Amino acid sequence: MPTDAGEADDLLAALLPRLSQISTAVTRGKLDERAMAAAGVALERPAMTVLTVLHVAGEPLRVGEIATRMQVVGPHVTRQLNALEARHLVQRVTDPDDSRARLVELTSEGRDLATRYLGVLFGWFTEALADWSPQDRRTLTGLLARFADDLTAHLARFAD
Amino acid sequence: MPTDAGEADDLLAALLPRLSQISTAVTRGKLDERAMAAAGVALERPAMTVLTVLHVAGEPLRVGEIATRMQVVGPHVTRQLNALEARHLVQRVTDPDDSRARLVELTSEGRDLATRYLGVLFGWFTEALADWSPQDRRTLTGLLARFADDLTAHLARFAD
DNA sequence: TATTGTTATACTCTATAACTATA
DNA sequence: TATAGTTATAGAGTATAACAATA
Repeated sequence: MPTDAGEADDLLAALLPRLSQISTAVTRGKLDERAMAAAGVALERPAMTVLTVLHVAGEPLRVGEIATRMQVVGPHVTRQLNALEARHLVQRVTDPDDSRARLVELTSEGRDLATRYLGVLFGWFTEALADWSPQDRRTLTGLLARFADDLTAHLARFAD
Repeated sequence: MPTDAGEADDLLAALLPRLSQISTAVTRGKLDERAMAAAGVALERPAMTVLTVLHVAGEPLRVGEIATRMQVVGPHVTRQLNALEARHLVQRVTDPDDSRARLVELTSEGRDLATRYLGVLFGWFTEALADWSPQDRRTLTGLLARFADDLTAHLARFAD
């Protein structure tokens, strides 16, 4: 009997709406906007993303590398950088190893801002998980990591 | 010592990138576009979403209800419906209970199309989880459901 | 000639404002 | 006068195309 397949389907049918729910809670709840407000930041969201990428990287990155990590296209990053540099949150310097390229680095002001923003976001997730046992937290993190990897690997066949 | 807090932070720090990874794999991998192509559908993505919402609902819905479920605003849905109705994928009929409102229902063609589309998407996720034990699937689904609910509840305080 | 980045432009998605019809 | 929906318009986000500079 196809019990296993049926059960797997049911579980999957339950899984997808949950992913959608999380995505909705974050995207439509405008978490990033609210976190920016809470951190006292007035910036467009993609610009904040650039700052976040640089902060997480912990080192200066090339324009193309930022675009890759943001999964967007070069010109989009350039536009954000123009705004960010005008506000002294990042700085573009020519890459000493290749003068075609530019290295983008956070200014101290940019770093502070990113730290505040991420701190707020982080705090909210921490609070949401406050009642969880360490064991459950570990299990969720582990399974979610595996799921993310399996999904990424499986969908990689679509790469052009 | 703050061992627990530190560990929780580490786990959280691991969790957020994973959510981001999944979101990226789906959004930027253009899963919906590819699923539409695979299902032989040529439709704008928001229009496909309308079809999906109606398919999942399993019954005709009012325009406002579709907007709520899509988490968008009324006029956006109207625009999609105009296109969908012109292609005979949905049909608008006046609500017999309130002639201000209209009930939107799938045509048989619209239903077939949504079925094909969802079947493709579903198949991809199923394949990605093919190697998982039923136990792990169950655990992930359960914890993810709890996480989604806790997050939603926690962020609900932002509701205006 | 290939690559890095920039400028200019266009397209997709979604929101706000103003309006119509019915309750 | 409140509500359901529509039309018209505007804005945010990202892409494509054409170009400049360096490798």
